[in-house]
Formats: sequence, structure tokens, C-alpha cells
Amino acid sequence: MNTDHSGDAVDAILAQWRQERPDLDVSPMGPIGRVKRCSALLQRRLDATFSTFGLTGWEFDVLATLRRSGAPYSLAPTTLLAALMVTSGTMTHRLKGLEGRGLVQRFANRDDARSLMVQLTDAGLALINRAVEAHVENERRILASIEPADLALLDVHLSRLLIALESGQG
Amino acid sequence: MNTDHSGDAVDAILAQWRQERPDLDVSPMGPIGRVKRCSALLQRRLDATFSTFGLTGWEFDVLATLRRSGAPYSLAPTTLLAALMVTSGTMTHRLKGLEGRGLVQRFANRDDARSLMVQLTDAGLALINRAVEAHVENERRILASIEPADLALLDVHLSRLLIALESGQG
DNA sequence: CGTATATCAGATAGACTGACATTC
DNA sequence: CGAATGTCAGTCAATCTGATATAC
Repeated sequence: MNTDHSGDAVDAILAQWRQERPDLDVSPMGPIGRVKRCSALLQRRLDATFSTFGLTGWEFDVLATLRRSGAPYSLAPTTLLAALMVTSGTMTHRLKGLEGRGLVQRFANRDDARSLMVQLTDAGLALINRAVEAHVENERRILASIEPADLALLDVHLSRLLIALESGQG
Repeated sequence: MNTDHSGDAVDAILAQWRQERPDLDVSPMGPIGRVKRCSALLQRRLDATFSTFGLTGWEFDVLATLRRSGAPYSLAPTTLLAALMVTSGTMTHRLKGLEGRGLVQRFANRDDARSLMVQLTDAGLALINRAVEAHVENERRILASIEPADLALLDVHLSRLLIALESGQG
């Protein structure tokens, strides 16, 4: 009575729970546990590439958010902290570090004297341009062993989960 | 090759990159970005339930690992740190806290005097039993709005990704 | 002897809170 | 006046590293 399929680490965990708590239907642990574990393993792989550019994951995220917003690569701290889901104090701290390294600059906002604009410097722009190229190439390598059709299905179903989570259901 | 779903946060990010860097094929960002974002949003929901039992996510993980290993709910620290992917110093620190709260106990291992056995106390066993019940119920609520067939497909494809990541490919 | 187990002190990085000044 | 923006100091929880003692 073995329920070993192809067998990833989560299957082993589910089998243990079914042995120990047969009164519980632990099937929701499957997708949720896999998402968590995939995320943790992916993050390691991504960080390895970021570090070759002297960046951590969150530093990449800040620079990438500015870069993909388009010229002049400039956003208010409030916009950034909302996009990156951190508090204002955390964002101040992040920007302080990035500014100290010459990757971003902070300017007064003409339209609202309470606010600033954070902008990529030339060095910051050049760095994130190179880093994002390596990043997507790294991601492609990581996913290379998965059939394109499977990957597309994974993407579709992940999107449905994400929409459910973002809508705050449950 | 169309990634036009109904539109989650990752779709908006991909659209920005395609505008700004049309030279790059950023499609691998789709599944990977969604996994990361799903994981972050899920963790918040799970932590909310853990906290009603006075537990954090990692505390739940340690207790649950012991619980699902079966009676006598006892593992060596080395086994625990491998399962939870942390260093030995981190595990010592975690166990110290859990032991201080009376949820686990540490005993000498008869078979190997270098080693210990970490065991759930009665209080720890009772707590994790209740917590895991609430946890799976919480997970079920989170996933309730997703069609069972979609959820099953999501699970299958996540498992393929996880196997690829665990095999160290790429 | 070399390896494995676990602990500990210390350092680190990152995040948060709450108070504050400023401006809308 | 009440709300919003950003900064700062202080604190905190969790992690890692490297040194250590013990036992295989």
C-alpha cells in the first residue's frame, strides 16, 4: 500500500502524515508544500546569479522595478515599497545602501515637496541591464528540463492560484 | 506562447519588461515569478494560523517534523537540520527555544554518545496535534475557490518542477 | 588520527516599530 | 486640522560562521 508516485520530497511528507494522522485529509498540503519548497530552491539558484553582480535578491528587485518602469527609471519610495511589499523604514534603509553604492540617486519631487523620486544612476542602469540578461538566461536554464507544454500548463494553473491569493479569498 | 491570462501581478511585470527589453525573451519569469509570489502570499496566510497557537512558521515546522516521524516523536538534531535545511548552529538555537517553552526535550542517545535525541513533550505533542488540524483546514480554505481538476493539474506540474529542482538540474 | 555531532559566542543582515518633521 | 511622505534611531528575530569539546 505504497503511494509513491515519481516521488518528490513532499510526497514523502504526505505519506508520513497519512500514516500518522489518517483522520486528516492532508491533500491541501501537496500543492502548498510544493510551492513553498520550489520557491526556496529557486531562490537559491537565482541568488547565485545575482551575487555574480554583487547583488542580493532584494537589491536586484529594487533596481529591476526601477528599470522596468521605463525612462527616466524613476519612482517614488512609496511606489517602490508597495511594489516590493515592505515597510517605509525598510525601504529607506534599502535605498540608503543603494545610494551609497552609487546605483540610485534621490531627488526632490517638484510636484510634491513631501515626496522624493528615486532614480537609477548610469551605473545602476548599466548594472541592472546586464544583471537582468543573466537572470533570464539563468531562469531559462533552470526550466530547460521541463517540457514546454508542461511549463505552459504549470504557468496557467499557477496564475489561477495567484489570482485567488491576490483577491484575498479564503 | 501566449501568456495572456486574466491578469495577475506577474502579467503586469512581464508586460513592462516586454516594453522595455523587447530583445529579451522574459517568458521564464512567468512561472518563476508566480511561484515566488504565491509562496510569499501563502506564507502570510499560514503564519496567521500558526500565530493563534503561539507558533511561528519555523517552530511549526520543527514540531511537525517530529510529529510526523511517528512515535516516540524523536529525531536527532542532525536529522532535523537536514530536513529543514538550516545549519547546526541555527538548529541548536531553535531547539533551545522550544525546549525552554517545554515543547521538546533533549536526551542523550544511547547508541552514540556524540548525539542527542530531540523528543516532543506531552505538551508539544498536544500542541502540534491541534495546530496541524487547524493548519490543514486553513490550507483547504485557501484553496477552496480553485476547481478540484485545476488543483490536481497544478499539483502534478508543480511536482515535475520540484523534481527538476531537487535533482539539481540546470 | 581524521570525521561527525552538537553547542556556544559573536557577528551579521534584514526587517520592523514608533516618533518625528514636513507638506498636502 | 487630519492624512500622507519619508527619515531615523532603536530594537528584534533569525540566521550564519568559526571555535570548541566530545565521541566515534
